[in-house]
Amino acid sequence: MVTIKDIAKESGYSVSTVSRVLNNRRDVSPVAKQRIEEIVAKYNFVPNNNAKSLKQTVSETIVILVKGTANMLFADIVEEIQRMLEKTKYTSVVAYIDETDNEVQQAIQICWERKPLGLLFLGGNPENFKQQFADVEVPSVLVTNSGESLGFENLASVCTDDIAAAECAIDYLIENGHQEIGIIGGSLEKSHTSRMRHEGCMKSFEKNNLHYEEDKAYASARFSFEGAYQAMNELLDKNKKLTAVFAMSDVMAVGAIRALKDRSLCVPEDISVIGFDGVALAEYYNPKLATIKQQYKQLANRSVKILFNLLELGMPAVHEVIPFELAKGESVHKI
Amino acid sequence: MVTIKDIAKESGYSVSTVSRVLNNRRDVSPVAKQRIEEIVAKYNFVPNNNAKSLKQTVSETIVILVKGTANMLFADIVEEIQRMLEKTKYTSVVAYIDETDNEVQQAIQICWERKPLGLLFLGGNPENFKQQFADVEVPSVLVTNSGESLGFENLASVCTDDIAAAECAIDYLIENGHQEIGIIGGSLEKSHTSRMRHEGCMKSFEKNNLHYEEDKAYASARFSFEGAYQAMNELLDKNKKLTAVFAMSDVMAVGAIRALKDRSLCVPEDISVIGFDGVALAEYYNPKLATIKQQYKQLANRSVKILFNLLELGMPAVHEVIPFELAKGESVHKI
DNA sequence: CTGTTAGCGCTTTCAA
DNA sequence: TTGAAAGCGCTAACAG
Repeated sequence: MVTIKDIAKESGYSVSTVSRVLNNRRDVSPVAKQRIEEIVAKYNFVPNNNAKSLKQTVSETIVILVKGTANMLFADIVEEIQRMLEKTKYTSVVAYIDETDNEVQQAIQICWERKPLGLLFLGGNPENFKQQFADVEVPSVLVTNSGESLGFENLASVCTDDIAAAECAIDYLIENGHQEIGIIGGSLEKSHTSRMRHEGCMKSFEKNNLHYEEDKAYASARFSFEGAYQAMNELLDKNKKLTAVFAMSDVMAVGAIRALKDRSLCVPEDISVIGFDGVALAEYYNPKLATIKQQYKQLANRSVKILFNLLELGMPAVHEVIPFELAKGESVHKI
Repeated sequence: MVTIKDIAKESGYSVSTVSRVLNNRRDVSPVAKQRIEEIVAKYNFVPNNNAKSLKQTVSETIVILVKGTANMLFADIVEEIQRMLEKTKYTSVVAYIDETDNEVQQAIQICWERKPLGLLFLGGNPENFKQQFADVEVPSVLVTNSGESLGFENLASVCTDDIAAAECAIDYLIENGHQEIGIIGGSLEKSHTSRMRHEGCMKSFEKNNLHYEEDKAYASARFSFEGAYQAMNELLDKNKKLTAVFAMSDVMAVGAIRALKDRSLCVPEDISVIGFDGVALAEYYNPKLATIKQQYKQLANRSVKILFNLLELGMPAVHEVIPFELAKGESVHKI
C-alpha cells in the first residue's frame, strides 16, 4: 500500500506539502498541487483514515448515529439528511448501532475516535442521555425524540409529539365508533417512545371516558412483522370484543393485519387498524394503512438546519416539534 | 479521555503490560492482570481503535460489506451472519456502502485501514471484482452472487442460481396459462443480478416458444416500491394485453401491485404477479406474494462456514449454489 | 509557499 | 513476567 511518504518521495516534495494538497489547503503552489495530484492519481492513493483521525483534533465530519437498521422511518430520514449534507462542505458518516446498544456510549467512543464536528442521533433513549451525555462535548441533535427535559446546552432536538400523535390516532378510532381498542407497541419498560405513545392513548381514553385496562388491551412486541403478529394474536385471545387496534408502527400494523387475516378477520370490516410513522409501506399495503404520518423530510431538514445553527452560528440548542398528519388510508372503518 | 498511558501510570505498570492485559495475552502475572483490569473498569477505559488498527498487522475482525441498506434480503442475511459470528472468537463489523459505490475499492480501503481477517460481500458487481479484486489479499466470500467465473484463489461464493430461479418464476406463470408476461427488474446495463434473472426469463420464454420483446415487456427501475410503481405503469401502457408480471424483488412486486390497484386492476384476478427473494414482507402482504424464496439462513450459514474453511483450514475457495424454493402465495391466478 | 519536527494512542519487538 | 523504545501514517505547529 502506498503512503503519503511514498507520494512525497516520488513528487520531490515533503510529506507536509502532500498533506496540504490532500486536504485542499490553499497555501500550496499550483505547481506543487498539480504534480502531487498527478502522483496521487497514478497510485490511486487513499489516505489512511486511522492515522488521519488519530492525529486530527477535529474533522469536517458529521456523524449520523442510527439506532436500529430495520427502522423504515429512520431509513427515510437518513437518506434525506445525507442528501442535504452532500450539498455542504461537511462529510457525513452513518453509523448503525444495535437497538440494544447504548447510543450515548457509542457516541462518546465515536467522538474520541473520529472527532466529528457534530452528531445526529436517530432515535435514542433519554435515560442514556441523562446518564452520560454530559461527556459528549460536540453539538448534537436528537431526532425523533425530545431532548427538552434533558437540558443539555449542546443537545437540540427535533421530533414529532408522540403523545399528541398517539392521542390523535386513538381519537380517530373513537370518532369512528370504536370502543374496544387494542394497542400494540414496544416494551413500556424499555422503549421511551412506546411510553410516550402509550401516554397519548391514555389521554384519549380518559378524555373520551373509555375504560382502559393495560393488561387486557396492551401487547408489547419487537417492532417487526413477526412481533406484531404474535402480539395481535395475544390481544385477540384476551379480548374477543376488540373492534380496533392501534399499532405503534406501520410495520407492526402490517404484522397485526396478517394475524387478523389468518383468523379470517377482515380489515377494516371486522377490525380496524391504524399504524404510526407513515412510511412508504403504509401506502403500498393492502388495505392502505391509516397511520400517523411523521414528516420525515421536515424532521431531516430541521435537524440539519438546527445542527448548523449550533455549529456555525453558536446558537443555543432548541427543541422543535414537527407537526404530524393523520393519513386515513383504508384500514379504519366506521361502526 | 483516558488513554492506555493513564492506565499505566495509575496502575504502576508500563503501557506494554497494560496492552497485554487489554489483549488477553497470557504472559502477564495474575496480579498485574487484576490490578490493571480494576483500573480499566474504574475509568471505563475503551481503547482507541484508530491507534490500534494503525499499528496492528492483523485483527480478529471479519467485515461484512453490505451493498445497499434498503435490501430486505441482505438485512435478513446480515442478521443471520452476525448471529453465527457472535458465537465465535471473531468480531464482526458491518459496513454499509452505497449501491452506486464500488464495493471492491471499499474493501481495499477497509483492508488497509482495519486489517480484517476475512471479508463477506453481500451483493456486488462481478465487473468490479474482475478489475480490482486481485488487490485484496484477504480470504473472502461473495454472497448472493457467483464468483466462479472470476477464478480468484481467495474468493469463494455462495448464491442462489438466479438464472434457474427466474426461469422457474416464468415457468410458473406460463404453467398457469399466462402468455403475455411483463418483467420489472433493475437496469440491465448496471445490475449483473438483473441480467442473470433476465437471462433466466428468456430461457423460459424460448423453451415454451413464447415470443419476447424486450422493449415491450421489460421495464427497469430502482429496487424500490416507487420505482416498480412507475415501471408497472410503463408496462401497462406498452402492453394492454398483459396478464402477468414477474418482479425481480418482492419490494418491486409490491410496488407493481399498488400500481395495478390504482388502475383498478385486481391481483391476481386481472393480473398475476410473482416476486423474488421471499422476504418476510411477501408473506405479510395482501395478497401473499408468489415469490422465489432465497434461503437466507442457508446462504448465511454456508458463507460463514466456507469463510472459516478458507481462514482456518486453508481450504480452497469453493462456489456453492443454494437451492431456491417457489412460494406460491396468492398473487398468481390460473387463466 | 515549503520543510522540519513532534507526536496522536497503540502494539510490538527486543532486552532485561 | 515486565519495560523501554520504535514506529504505524498522518496532521499540525513552527520555522524558514
